Amino acid sequence: MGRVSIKDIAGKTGVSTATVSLVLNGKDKCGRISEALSEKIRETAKSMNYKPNGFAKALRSGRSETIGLVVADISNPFFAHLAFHIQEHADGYGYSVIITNTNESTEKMEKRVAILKCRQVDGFIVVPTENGNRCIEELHENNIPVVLLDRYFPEMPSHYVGVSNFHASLEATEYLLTLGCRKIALFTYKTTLRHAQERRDGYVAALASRNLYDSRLIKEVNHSTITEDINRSVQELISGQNEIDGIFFTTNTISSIGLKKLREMQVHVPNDIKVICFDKSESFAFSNIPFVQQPIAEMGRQAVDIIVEQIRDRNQSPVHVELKTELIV
Amino acid sequence: MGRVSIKDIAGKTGVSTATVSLVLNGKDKCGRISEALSEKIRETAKSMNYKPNGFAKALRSGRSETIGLVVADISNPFFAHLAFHIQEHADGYGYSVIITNTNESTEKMEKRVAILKCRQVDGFIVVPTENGNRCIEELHENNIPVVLLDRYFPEMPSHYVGVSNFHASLEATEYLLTLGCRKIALFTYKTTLRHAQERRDGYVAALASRNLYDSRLIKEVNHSTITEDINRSVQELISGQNEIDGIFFTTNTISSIGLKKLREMQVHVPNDIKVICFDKSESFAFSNIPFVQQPIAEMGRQAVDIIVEQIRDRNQSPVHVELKTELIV
DNA sequence: ATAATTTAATTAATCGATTTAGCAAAATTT
DNA sequence: AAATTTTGCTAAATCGATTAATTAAATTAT
Repeated sequence: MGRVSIKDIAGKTGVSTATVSLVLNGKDKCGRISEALSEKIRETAKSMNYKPNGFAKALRSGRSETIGLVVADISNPFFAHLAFHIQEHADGYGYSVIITNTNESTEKMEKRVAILKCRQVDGFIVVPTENGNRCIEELHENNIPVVLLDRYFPEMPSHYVGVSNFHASLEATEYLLTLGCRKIALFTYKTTLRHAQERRDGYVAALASRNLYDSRLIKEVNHSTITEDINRSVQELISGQNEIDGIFFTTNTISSIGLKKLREMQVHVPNDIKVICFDKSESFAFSNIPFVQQPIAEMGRQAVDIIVEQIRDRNQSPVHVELKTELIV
Repeated sequence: MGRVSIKDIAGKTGVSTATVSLVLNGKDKCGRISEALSEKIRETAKSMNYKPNGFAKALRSGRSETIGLVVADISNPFFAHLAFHIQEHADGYGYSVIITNTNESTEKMEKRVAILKCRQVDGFIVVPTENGNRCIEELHENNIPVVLLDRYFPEMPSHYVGVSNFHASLEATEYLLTLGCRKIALFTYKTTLRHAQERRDGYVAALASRNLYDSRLIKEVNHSTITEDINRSVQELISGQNEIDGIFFTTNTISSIGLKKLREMQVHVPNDIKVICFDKSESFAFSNIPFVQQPIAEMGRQAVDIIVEQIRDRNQSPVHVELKTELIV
């Protein structure tokens, strides 16, 4: 009734478990098992519907063939797609992926990473939270392979896959400028995470070079009060005397909320105001809003490639992959 | 350098591994270990930063404290949210969740389930594909706990959590009728999956009772050619002589594509045509389109509760949970 | 015919934790 | 004082698979 083990096969075939293991792992040639016996064992294994016990294997080998994926929010389409591609690609290497959420909470991230450590994942792909560096450092200290994804900590050497945020942001802002915008607001998270700062810097660079930079047009929102923050800031900007003519939303979540608020206020995009966003969002299926497209599939693929490489051979010097984005107008 | 094992603690404390295990599992009382020794062991364990090896535990106990979640597409927000809630709730029970995709392919579903079986997940939560019944039956035969989610196979008794599709659909269609619609089209998948049929049946029932049923207004789309199918059918319906005044899109994916096509054709919702959808979608953040809201968090919670219950005590008679939806207008 | 080599399979240790049965020593009862 | 019970701890088997070391048999070489 219970699972079929290698012992059952050995019993039925009248050989030792070692022989069965050798054959079933294709090591019968160097273990020199006769072809006839090999065939017989393979057949009984199949007929008994033998499935190797992953834990026994993992316990023995110390490798779980599992990658831990730690993301900020699996219900965010950007991360969901990323997770999808990571899983698909990991599959090709024979790796399973355990996905886990942090909700942008460092505390939760630490807890989840600890759990995955107990489960002996072979490596981590992590979209770190703000202040998550300590947690990542610990993984480094334990010599556990990690790849950071989407975000990174500049002061800490680490494998990383992301996009050229500064350039993407510069390009996006310049696009609004070419449309004739002169007073462009920026919506971004209030965070020390470098990727967010890069996006801000790109925006600043584009405006500053034309003497259009105005710090009052930068709106920082908190993750925990995101909707209220955005609604308030949009309200302020639109009804204030600032007369803005463009907005750059730097993430898909911010875009969704911001666009909804604009609509509620009867501000029409792009007639009344031009908008550009980082990441696509379903919320502008209708308005053909231009956006910065990240190569999600490629990001996932590279992250998996790097982590698998790491697992096979640790202690390689940190790889820093910065992929190009595309401006979709 | 390597992991700290129970043996290391035993060595350092000068006791046997049995004692350490007993203490660390809180069985020191019935194993009758002296309080002083217990304390000493707990301290060294902490100071050595001991983390139990999950595989050894799982191998010994036969339980992995892991639930396999098999969904059709993690990048679909409906499933992503479901996955999110399942994970959150499973966490409370100390279970990890391995999420895996099937892309609506039965073949892939079988492969993924097989992989998870090897990893000895304690139970499965599955959003099955069409023709996935054979795969589920096999799990039943192996006496592995399963809960079907969102979809089920009526001929096969099984634990299941879903919504009252027929009633939701009836209600949605009737809502369009109260808005004055008389020629309402239905967009649904061409599938034998019962939940889809229930949605169709609800629509049919609402119209048939008013003698408004017209089979030509039912548009079935294939999963693999969904965009073309929807675009073609929308085109046909709008430009044809059928003069439809309402559309019911029965899933969020179908809604997104259909609404986009309508917009491209310059058909305005709800002025030119009324629309109602199953599930919310970002794509109608702007148009306030009415929709059938499923209790996603509750679905996830119930699925976890049932599977955990099952793992603890198999062979309970199948629980069939049908949750209520809410019409959001 | 004997020694050396090759082939074919097995034994037993191991991974890390759990758990049952059982041994001594101490405490209690008779 | 002897018998019994309780207390405190350990030895060893076990989960399922892998693998180095070893043995036994068959083959080839001398």
